[in-house]
Amino acid sequence: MNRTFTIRQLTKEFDVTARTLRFYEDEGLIAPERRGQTRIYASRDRARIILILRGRRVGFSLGEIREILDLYDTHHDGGVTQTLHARKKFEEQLHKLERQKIDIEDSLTELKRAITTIDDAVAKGQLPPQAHQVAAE
Amino acid sequence: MNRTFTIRQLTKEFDVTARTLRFYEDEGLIAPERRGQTRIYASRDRARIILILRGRRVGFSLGEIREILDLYDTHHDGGVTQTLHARKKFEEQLHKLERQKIDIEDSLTELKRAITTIDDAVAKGQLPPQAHQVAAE
DNA sequence: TCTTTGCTTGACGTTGACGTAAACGTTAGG
DNA sequence: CCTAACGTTTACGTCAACGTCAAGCAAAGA
Repeated sequence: MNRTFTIRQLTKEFDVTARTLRFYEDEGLIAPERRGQTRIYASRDRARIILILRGRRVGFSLGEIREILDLYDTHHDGGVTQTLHARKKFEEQLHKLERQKIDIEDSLTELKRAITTIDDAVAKGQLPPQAHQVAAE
Repeated sequence: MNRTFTIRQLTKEFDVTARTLRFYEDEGLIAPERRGQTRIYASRDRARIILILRGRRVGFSLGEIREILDLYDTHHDGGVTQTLHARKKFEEQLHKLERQKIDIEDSLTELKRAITTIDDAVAKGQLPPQAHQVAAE
């Protein structure tokens, strides 16, 4: 199908501003074609945007994300050395994410503990009565 | 045991700078006692630092972290309304982290796929010969 | 006493990731 | 033909989360 997209479509789909997409272009993360002046995004660009945004959500900097995207680009046409270097980098990211996953799981159990603690207190009515409205209303 | 700690000990234990701990204090995230001028951290402060640093690693802003810490503080002595508000906030954080966990898991499978792709290519020798050194060295 | 070492408080600098505003071209509808 | 609505570039602004001095106190050892 290899569709194309306008900047407007992508901003709506991913809930980012046009400024953000242009900024990513300036930073070399995407490289949409041009019809005259206006940007025209291909499926490839869209796929990269998905990776970028997810990368951000999991805490990668744009610099790290660019590195990853470059790796995807170059480990196909690169020589053995390039490719093995890419492999190493991928594994580094992998370990970083695995550590992060543990942090998240720890946080999740702690939050759940806090919530059940609250629920127990509420159930047993172990809470001071709520302060009333201050005065004249 | 309710130990106490110096700023130096904590910087070493958690690999942060003293500047960072003082900054967190300025932001109201911790409130160590003073012996004269110098800060003297209690176990409570240390526990909060652990939460702060983990919060950072999973992508919370200091503002969000302060909110969470406040919730831990106030859902004990607060009235019913306060406490239920805290519960709601905790659940929000919970959902945010669960979404993030999914992002991380997606990223992990993608990274693993990339790595096995590389390994397959290497195993089958489907790689162009490595470019040689440029010229005079 | 002198010096070193550690702690302190400002105050300004920095970096990343955009926001915002100005000033202008382009295309579709009324 | 006019005007909206959308697009563009360029440039400066901003906010968070610290880093980096500068300048000083305070206890401890030589």
